Amino acid sequence: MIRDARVLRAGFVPREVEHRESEVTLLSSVLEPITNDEPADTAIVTGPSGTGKTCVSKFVTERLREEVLDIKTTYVNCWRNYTRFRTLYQILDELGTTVDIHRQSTPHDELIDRLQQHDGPRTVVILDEADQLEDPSVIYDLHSLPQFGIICIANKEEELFGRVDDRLVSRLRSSEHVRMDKYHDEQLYDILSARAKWGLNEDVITDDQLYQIADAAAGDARLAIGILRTAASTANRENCERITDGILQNAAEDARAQIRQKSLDSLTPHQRVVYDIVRDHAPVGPSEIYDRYTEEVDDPRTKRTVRTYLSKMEQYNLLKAEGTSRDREYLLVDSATASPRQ
DNA sequence: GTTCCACAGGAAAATATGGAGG
DNA sequence: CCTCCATATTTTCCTGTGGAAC
Repeated sequence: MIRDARVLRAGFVPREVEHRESEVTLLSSVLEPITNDEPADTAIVTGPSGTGKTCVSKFVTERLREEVLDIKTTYVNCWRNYTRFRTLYQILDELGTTVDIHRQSTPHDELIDRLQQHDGPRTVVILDEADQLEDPSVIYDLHSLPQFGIICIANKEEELFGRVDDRLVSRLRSSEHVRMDKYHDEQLYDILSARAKWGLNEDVITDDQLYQIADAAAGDARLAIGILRTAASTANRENCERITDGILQNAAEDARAQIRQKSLDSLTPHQRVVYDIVRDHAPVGPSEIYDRYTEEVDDPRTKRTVRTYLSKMEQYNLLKAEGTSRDREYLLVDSATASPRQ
């Protein structure tokens, strides 16, 4: 059934990247100077989730390493390492020079000094989810160190530029910018098809089913591969030789349910009360929601705040609103047809 | 038509929260 | 442990919209 599970895992970097040739070429050319021991420009990679930003970045740096031996790559997930300290620490750690650095006793500039003195092989630093950095000036600090090439990955350009000071913006604006768009269904099909070919035995899944996954994933390759992985492991567990339409249906729903659960977990207690009211009484109008809400909690927020809650949950695709004015009603999004938010 | 009222959602002020540094 | 600062959340105030009653 499953030939190679690694191929289906999130974060796997394939031997060939599908439909991102021009992006790969552009990113390679930006980093090219580093192969001649010259300072490379900073590259900015932006695009919605599941468009291959991380994948292309890792692919390009790995290929660089195959061509030129003495190049290192460090990958930092800025969402997990969101402070300046943790980001720099992570880089030093991967370079293997973190001895005797402690949170309390080590001044922050010490970390930059150490990076500055780093005279090992040229290094490409991938800053994934760079828009999550609480202090984006760390990009500026790294930018000024000639021995490091930087790839900044972010969802939206504005969110990255919005918070950094002007001198950095002007320097980043001149750097090369790689934009990635959502995949089309045919492109997703090609990606899935390649993964299925390497990861699964023959005839486990039909082309038609791959198209169904592509359709359900709405341009998000990570979600698409997640659905394929879930379907394959379910079929494996149930000793099926092929992935049935039923298994596929469930896998797609599981993937959506996981996204839904993640959204639900991010709600505050007050927001959760509002959600439960809509779930239990839908379809329901705004004033009834607010009346029930004030009954339910001891220190209710104002109507305006509840309206913000409702529109936030609408954005998260947990609820939908019908009608525009006095006839407005809120109800749950039908989970069978819900598409992940973007 | 006109008026009324519930409603949506923007802007800005006020307030709560969390984290760094003393 | 406390203070101060930055950020996020909430409230206040507001404008515009459209259905319903008159």
